[in-house]
Amino acid sequence: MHNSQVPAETWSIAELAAEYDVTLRTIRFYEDRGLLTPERRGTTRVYHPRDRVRLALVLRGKRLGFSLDEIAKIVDMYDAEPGEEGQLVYLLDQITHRRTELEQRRRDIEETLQDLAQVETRCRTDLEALRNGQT
Amino acid sequence: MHNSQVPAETWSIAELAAEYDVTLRTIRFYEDRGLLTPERRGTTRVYHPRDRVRLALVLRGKRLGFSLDEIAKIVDMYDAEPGEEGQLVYLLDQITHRRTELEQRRRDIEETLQDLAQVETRCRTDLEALRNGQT
DNA sequence: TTCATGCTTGACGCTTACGTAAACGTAAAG
DNA sequence: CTTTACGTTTACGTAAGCGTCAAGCATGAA
Repeated sequence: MHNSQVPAETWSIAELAAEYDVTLRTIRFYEDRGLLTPERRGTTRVYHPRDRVRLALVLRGKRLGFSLDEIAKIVDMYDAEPGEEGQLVYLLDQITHRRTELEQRRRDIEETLQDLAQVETRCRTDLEALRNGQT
Repeated sequence: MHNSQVPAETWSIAELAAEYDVTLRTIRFYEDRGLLTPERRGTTRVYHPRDRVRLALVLRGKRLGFSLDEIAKIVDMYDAEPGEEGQLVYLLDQITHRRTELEQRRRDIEETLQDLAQVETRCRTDLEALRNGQT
């Protein structure tokens, strides 16, 4: 049955912090908020691949402007147990909701990028005029 | 010379608040932060099209997770005066910077949408299994 | 005149998301 | 054995982004 000889890598809090460029405080704070649940070896935190993935998801969520509470809900969807029908229906509902939000944000981004392109064009025009106008 | 007979519409603070579904407090706060600069008729605020546009931009920026400080910089780029060369170059720099950020966010969104699609698939599979398994 | 509406300016309160010590434990290195 | 590195908890501080009174002015209708 080839019982997976993957080393099951782990990380210290400092390693994770360095990798994702956040402070220890931040990582501990996320644990406080239930976003991470590292193993304890004595009192020391040991992070498994699962935590690492979740941290990455949290940070991505942050870049998207979600609050930690919202992120918690989203991230928890990722490894939700099969569960009962009600749960699944609720999950599908959540997914629809989040998707709607994300698509709105995507539209916002497209619009902003177009606006920026306009400003840039104007900018370059002005710059041209300036450089032609005065020797 | 057809000197534009556009009514040059204006709005009260309550009208703007209703239109964009924010509170008066929020609008005044944005003014405090220099994002809006309504005319004063007596002590009362009168909002012109420019303010209305800027409010929309601010809210869009918020949806994208920018801080009000960042939003201020972005929005101010939109109606920057031609100015001197240094200014223009700085502006172009800013544009590049913001564009990079936005593109990162767009990637984040794409990834998240794909993740959600996976979760949804799994969800529907589980739901199917459940409905087949027990009568 | 009185009342309701809508506006104004403070000013304190609250939540989020951490920053920043303080004070302590542990384990390897010099 | 002491230093150094790395970890821990507890707890107060803070900046952003408003919410929420309180108290007051102006104006038109009843």
